Amino acid sequence: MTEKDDFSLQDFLPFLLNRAAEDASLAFQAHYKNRYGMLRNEWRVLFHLGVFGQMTAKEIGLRAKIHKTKISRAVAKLAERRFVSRSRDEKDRRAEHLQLTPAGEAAYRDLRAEAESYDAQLAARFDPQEVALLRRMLRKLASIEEPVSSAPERD
Amino acid sequence: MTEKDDFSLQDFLPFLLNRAAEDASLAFQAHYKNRYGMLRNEWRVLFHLGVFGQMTAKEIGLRAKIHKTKISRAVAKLAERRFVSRSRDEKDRRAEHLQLTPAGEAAYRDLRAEAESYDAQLAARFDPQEVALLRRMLRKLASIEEPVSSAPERD
DNA sequence: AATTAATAGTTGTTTTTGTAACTAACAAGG
DNA sequence: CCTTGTTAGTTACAAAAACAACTATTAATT
Repeated sequence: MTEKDDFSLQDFLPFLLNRAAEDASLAFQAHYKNRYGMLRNEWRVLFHLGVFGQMTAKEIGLRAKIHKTKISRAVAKLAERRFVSRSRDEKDRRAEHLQLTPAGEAAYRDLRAEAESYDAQLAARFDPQEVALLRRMLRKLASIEEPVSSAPERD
Repeated sequence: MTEKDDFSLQDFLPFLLNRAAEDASLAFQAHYKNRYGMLRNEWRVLFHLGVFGQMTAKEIGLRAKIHKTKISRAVAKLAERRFVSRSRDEKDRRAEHLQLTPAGEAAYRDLRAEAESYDAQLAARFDPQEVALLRRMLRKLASIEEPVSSAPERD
């Protein structure tokens, strides 16, 4: 029993990250699921379109690291519910430009507000500079580049 | 476009946590999957039994916050592969005591070593005190109580 | 004791996911 | 052009997860 008790399951970063992610997502997940019948990937796609405006499935995939299959299905659902409209690119007729409909925008705004307040709630459990460090570390672990301080570049 | 661009998807803690968790788990996940054909829940059950010794499905569920259904199926697989043995509690014949077999112990030791080195690899990307803070914050987010400094209490 | 409730664990059924194969459109080399 | 290769996106099938209903056993209530 006294082999190597200094490293337990609960120190293991992937385990901790998964557990924390599950717990932290629970309430918000319930919100977009109950309110809009959305799955995680649908919410993510919606959010990307809300933040970045019109873009293709490919671009969303690159930004969010979501596989094209998932995006395809998420977009299909969102389009079915009239949250997203699609239009073929006339230069390259393989590509499809995706864009939120007014209903999609409304859902985005609602979910975004919810996300912000939920995020604030989580953050409030720690010191501000601790939270800043946490975000920075998580970004690094997720290979997300640091946001350039002010201007968010358009694409 | 200039509504509220100060809060992006990539600042949202649940999103960041999920992304970081996915990325951080990837390599390790591949390891136990390829090497032992294990799923995430199977690995978690194995690890709990390895760390805490004999326990019931119920107890694992409480510690790991895994639903009994998942544990039941994970245990079934592990038992099938002779990593876990089961024995009825004679006082309460509903309960089943689970325990690693020698093969299970061997797998546990291998995976644990792998976990430790993988954890170290992740941790090496940051300052030690940053990592300590990260673990503390993740534990708090996951509602895992801090380990009491020295003696890990037996059950 | 007999009835009802609660608990440990399992099983069945429906959703979701993951992987890979597919279609359609474009691009490049000969 | 015409074969070969790439890319955007979809679809089909198999694996896995979620949720609810179920069995067996124990506990509680009358």
